[in-house]
Amino acid sequence: MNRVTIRDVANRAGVSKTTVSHVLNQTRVVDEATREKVLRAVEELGYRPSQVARSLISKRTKTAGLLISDVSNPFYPDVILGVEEVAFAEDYSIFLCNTNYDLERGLKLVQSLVDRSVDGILFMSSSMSLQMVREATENQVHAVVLDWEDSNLHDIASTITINFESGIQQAIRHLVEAGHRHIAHISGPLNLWTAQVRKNAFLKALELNGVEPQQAPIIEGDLRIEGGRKAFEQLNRMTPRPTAVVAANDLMALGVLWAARNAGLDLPQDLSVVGLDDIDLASKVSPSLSTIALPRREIGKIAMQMLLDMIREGKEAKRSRVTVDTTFVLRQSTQRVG
Amino acid sequence: MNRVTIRDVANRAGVSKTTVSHVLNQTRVVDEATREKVLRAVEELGYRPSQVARSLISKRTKTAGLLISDVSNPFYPDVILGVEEVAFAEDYSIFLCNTNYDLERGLKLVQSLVDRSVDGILFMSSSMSLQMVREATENQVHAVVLDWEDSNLHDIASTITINFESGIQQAIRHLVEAGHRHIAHISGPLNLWTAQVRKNAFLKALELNGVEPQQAPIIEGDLRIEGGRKAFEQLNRMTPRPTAVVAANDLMALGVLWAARNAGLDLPQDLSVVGLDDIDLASKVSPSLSTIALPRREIGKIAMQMLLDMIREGKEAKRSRVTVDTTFVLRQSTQRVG
DNA sequence: TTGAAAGCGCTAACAG
DNA sequence: CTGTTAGCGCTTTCAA
Repeated sequence: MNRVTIRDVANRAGVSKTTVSHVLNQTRVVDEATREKVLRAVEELGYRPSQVARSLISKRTKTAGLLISDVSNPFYPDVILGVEEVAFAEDYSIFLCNTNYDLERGLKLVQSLVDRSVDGILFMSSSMSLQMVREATENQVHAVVLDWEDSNLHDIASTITINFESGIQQAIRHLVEAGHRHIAHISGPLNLWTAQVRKNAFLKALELNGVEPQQAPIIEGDLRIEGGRKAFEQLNRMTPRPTAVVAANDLMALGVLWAARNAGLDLPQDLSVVGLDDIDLASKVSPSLSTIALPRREIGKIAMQMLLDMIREGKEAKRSRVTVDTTFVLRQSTQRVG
Repeated sequence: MNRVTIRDVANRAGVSKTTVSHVLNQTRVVDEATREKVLRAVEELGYRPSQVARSLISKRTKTAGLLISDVSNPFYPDVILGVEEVAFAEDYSIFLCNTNYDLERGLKLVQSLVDRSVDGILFMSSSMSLQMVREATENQVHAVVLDWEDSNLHDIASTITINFESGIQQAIRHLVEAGHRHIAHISGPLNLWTAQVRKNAFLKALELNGVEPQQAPIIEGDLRIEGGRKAFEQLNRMTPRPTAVVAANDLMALGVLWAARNAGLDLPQDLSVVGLDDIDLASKVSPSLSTIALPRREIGKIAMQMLLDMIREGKEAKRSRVTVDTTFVLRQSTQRVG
């Protein structure tokens, strides 16, 4: 009733462990007759090679860690599916880890991944530190980092940069062409790198479209629906009230949408709302949400692919950089001003 | 630049590997002076014991698989967080696997988990087969199964049963007391066990509350928003149109809600809607969604705890059964008839 | 075309 | 209180 080992197979087939190993890995020519004996024994005993034993020798575990902020953030599921799609095809398994936006917890998670000798880690949490990445790379664990920068990062990790400027500029241009001049931004927590990036892209886009950035209200939100609601309260007290708002993610945009409707506003006439992420829900609510889309599933696939590339190249793998663009998606929550 | 092993530490500290091992695992008394020498060497070299090597001996990997249908189904994220919460506390790492509702893929995923010698697997995909569970348990991998039954299951796995009857009966009683007599059900795909269970609980609840179950319209949906929309189309063509509908999950309930509003119905006056799951969104939309809540995070915690218990007990672990109740949550999407 | 033996990094008898 | 030795289950020289 104990685990069937390569030894059992060898005995049953009347050959050496070496031969069994070679048959299974097709790593040298074996007489057809013995080959079949071995395969039969494998079949009869239901033998499954131990990946653990294999890993001890090969220094590869065919596992990777995926570090995210929080699965319940709807940004992540599609990314995860993308990662899994390519991982599955290469027989890689994925350890999912939620940092809960906690740097210290993130570091612990990375350490436990390193201890388990994962072949690589995908850093996709928005709470990041260079220390976390170092913890991995200094222990021969490859790293791919999404949407975070540090001057010392590129020496040790591959990176995926999200070009928020493209989509945000399209959105702002659209709004400005529709007559909007009072455009507000609801940002994420400004201690997060990605929140800063989005805010700056917003301000730059205003400038490029001839709107004074200094005038633009910036409200800090929590990236959740509730944050959008609260932000609307503030917007609603402003005089004049902005005619359009670009939120740092879709959840907050929906919060604004719903709070505005509850406050008796007529949408989108009284307020144009733009989200960011293009979560599933964005197209399903009514009015449907205009938003800045990022190719989440694609990001997951690219990230895992980059990681596999690094793993294949081994120790001296070169770090690569990829940028993915964002795109404005016009739906019903935006309209010509007035 | 190679991996630091226990050997390096032993050399540096001028002791044997055994002593290093014992110091690190606190598995026998060691002279304070040598202990410190060892710890200093560990520190200086940045030594991290290889879990892989450990696992080869201990037959434990401190890893578990979590098999779900699809992360983008909002039922799962909270469950995952629950699982991770207790896993993290015990230094377990979780392999996340999406079956995509595909039995064959599910089986492959289980096999790869078994090959990686996970200590256990949490079966939470709604597409299940006994074969999948057997694949695990026959290879000494413990199994906990959520919301699925099979006559041969209890001999090999622990189970968590969701008592849908409690919550659904509360919901139906509420509707009936509010005067509803034409109550429809939008089920999930009826090839799924859990869809059958919910449907049967619905019919039984009608009966218990004096409503003829044969009359009740049952529409099969896809568990997604779109399925709710389509179901509403059908409901809307019925004469008389049902005054209330209980959906098998919140997404479809929201689909009904939004489709009904788009069709010009006044909600909840013209149609009462009840969901199931109590996803985050349910309380955030307006009208907010009355729903049948299940303690998702708790389910995740319980499941992982059950698994850990089995792992601790080892080979002859007894299988346990747990049932969790559901509860009706009254919000704004239901109202007295007429 | 095949096997014996060494060893991956660690733990655990068994001795001293 | 500490070290020697024999493995865990596999791969891989090296030799036949």
